Amino acid sequence: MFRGSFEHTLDTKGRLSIPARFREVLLGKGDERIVITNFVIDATRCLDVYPLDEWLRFEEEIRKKPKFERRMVLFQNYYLGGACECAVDKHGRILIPPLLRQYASLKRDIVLVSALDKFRVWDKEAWKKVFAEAEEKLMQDPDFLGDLGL
Amino acid sequence: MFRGSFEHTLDTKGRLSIPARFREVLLGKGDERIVITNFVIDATRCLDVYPLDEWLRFEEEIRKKPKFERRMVLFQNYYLGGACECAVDKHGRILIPPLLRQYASLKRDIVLVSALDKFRVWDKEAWKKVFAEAEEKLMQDPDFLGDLGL
DNA sequence: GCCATTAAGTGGGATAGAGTGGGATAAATT
DNA sequence: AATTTATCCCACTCTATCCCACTTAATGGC
Repeated sequence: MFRGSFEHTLDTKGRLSIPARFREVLLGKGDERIVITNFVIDATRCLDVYPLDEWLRFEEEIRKKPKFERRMVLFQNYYLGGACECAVDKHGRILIPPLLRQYASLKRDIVLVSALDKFRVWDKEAWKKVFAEAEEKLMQDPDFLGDLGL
Repeated sequence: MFRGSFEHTLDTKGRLSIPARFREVLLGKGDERIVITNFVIDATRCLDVYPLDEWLRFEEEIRKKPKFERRMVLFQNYYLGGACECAVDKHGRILIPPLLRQYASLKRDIVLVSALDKFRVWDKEAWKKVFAEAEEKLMQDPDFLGDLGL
């Protein structure tokens, strides 16, 4: 399980260090391969990163759904179409493919944010905005937390 | 069950002593690992600290909910995204990750406050303010406790 | 009550490892 | 063949972690 947020930097070659804490999770699976794809929250773009086994599980879920339902086709185009398998290098870095780098407008400062079985990659400024909005909304709707048994 | 409030100090390296009383609770569980994440009460930021087993229970509840439901995504970003697992060192201290330290604007003087199965970490000034406000509301509204069914 | 002993909280040096940057080589593209 | 892109390797910096030492507060026996 991934946990925590980490600020890292994308170097000029487009490489990004996976936080050591996240890499431990991958090592635990015995397979360091990951799948990266595009995602968007609150009209702000980011990247979703899955360990390979989680991604395969997710693909299986998709496979069970009706193939030609319109919204499913759209979703598959978007989410599956952007997916790219990457290997982690010896120093624990991945090379973010140029298209995905552009998509999420990743500049130098990056934030990696855990989300249970996967994690997300954000441009720092974009993340600050999304985080602030989430904090704001949750403060205004305290019952939401109550519903979860908090 | 955690009980009581304790004033401690954050050293220059960002380390914070867990009160011995709190550590006894963790020892009782046979696992000293904890999870820290961001939280906010009355527009004032603090940190939530869970024993690992309590946190895992909480994660399981979250996992049962629909992954891509809007409010759930916001909540995951905010509360799960900030969550970081920390080990308690030999002298009963934890290293508060820089991002969380910033988030709760922790300076030197810290207050650790029990909250049943978890506890909270506040900057001292922030805590004084939140505490005073809570007291104020209780004084102004004598039915407050009655309305809660207590 | 008073002193001795232990434990709790704090501070700082040393070390190993994480994160980052850049050059060199290999692979792919044109 | 030439240019670009990815991979491998080495080097530097910074921080988390480990270890030891000091201070103060709590505990126990006389």
